[in-house]
Amino acid sequence: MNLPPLIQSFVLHFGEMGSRWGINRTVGQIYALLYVSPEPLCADQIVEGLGISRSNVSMGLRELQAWNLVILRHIPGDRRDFFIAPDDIWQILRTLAEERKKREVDPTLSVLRELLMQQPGSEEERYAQSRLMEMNGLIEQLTNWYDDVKRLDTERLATLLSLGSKVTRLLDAKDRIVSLGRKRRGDGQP
Amino acid sequence: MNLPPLIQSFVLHFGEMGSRWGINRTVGQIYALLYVSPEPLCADQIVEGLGISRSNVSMGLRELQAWNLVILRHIPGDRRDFFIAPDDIWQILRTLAEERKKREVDPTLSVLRELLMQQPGSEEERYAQSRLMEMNGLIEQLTNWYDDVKRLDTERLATLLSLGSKVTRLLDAKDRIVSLGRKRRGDGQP
DNA sequence: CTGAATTTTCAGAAATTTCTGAAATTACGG
DNA sequence: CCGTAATTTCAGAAATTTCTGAAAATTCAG
Repeated sequence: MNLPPLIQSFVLHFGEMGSRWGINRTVGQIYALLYVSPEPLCADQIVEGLGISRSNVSMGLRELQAWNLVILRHIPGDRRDFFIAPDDIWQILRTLAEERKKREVDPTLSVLRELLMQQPGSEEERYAQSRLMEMNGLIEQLTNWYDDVKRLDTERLATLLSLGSKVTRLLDAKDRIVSLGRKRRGDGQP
Repeated sequence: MNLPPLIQSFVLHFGEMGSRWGINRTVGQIYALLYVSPEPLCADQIVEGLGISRSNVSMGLRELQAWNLVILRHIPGDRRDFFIAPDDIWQILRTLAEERKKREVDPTLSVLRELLMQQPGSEEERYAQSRLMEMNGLIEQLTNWYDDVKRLDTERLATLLSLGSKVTRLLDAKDRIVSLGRKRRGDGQP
């Protein structure tokens, strides 16, 4: 590996984390390298930088393209393929969320729905289905929230993040006002 | 494997997904089995159900305990260890979020902070640091949001989820009112 | 077209992870 | 304490994943 020390540390870390993130070491390293690179890199520059085989780089780039984390970029007058990691960090976040949902959540949601359609054949299965229903319900709440929130433009998304739990304070205030109104009118419980 | 068909399908699916979720097949299967089981199970019942070795079950249960996804439960008059998957689905969500953050995010955050402390030794490193700063900033925004939201009780959390992007509509409304006020007073831009 | 540059494919090697069975350790009723 | 039931450990087997080098395929300038 032939990189400036700071960049090398970052690349090695991404490589080590790769397996926890559902990608492999090489793929993590290639992404890290492209992420901190100011200009597009071609495969041979990646081979050079990381000290891995050309074919491995080819496969890694293909996987990163499948994840939409890296895009092909041509340089005029050069036959080689160059690659960049898109630089808008919020867009990267969206891409990661989308791809991880696709790989880690959607298949389970579809299995849960399928299993919930079946007629239970025993008391055990009936109980299991009730548990699957709880899981399905939660995942649906989460994915509905996600589908809604992902449509926000970045500014609003950032606002929503910085707001955090404060949102519910507004709601609490509203609830108090509503319940106060009821109390005065004398309907419903305290 | 010796399980009712519906439960077997669920267990096999969790096993297959395991690798995408950062656990292995057996661990996924053990969890799935406990999740749909109405009473605690002991190791031998899991061996029986899944058709894997006793030692593998032992290691799988240990990993699930490390994840706080499974807890040890004793049955009076029985020397064996029994296990359950806690049944509150919202608590499971919290546990998963916490453990995944610990494994998948915190180490990177700590590496980023460390690398950002270093004095860049070249223009390349200077640029790389600027990119690491962007990444660090985003992760901090996300983890701050998470640290805030995770303290909410379940009811409020569910409310916040069902609200989704509507939150920002309230804010937009507020902004419009504020800017209207400014307009009337004649300070600031439209 | 031709042929050199470039990329991709893929069989098998290398590395890593998972799993097992046997042995060691621990826990506990009597 | 003793003896047995239960659990854990761990070396190495099995399975899986990752990586490489050689060959095939593709691309494109001339």
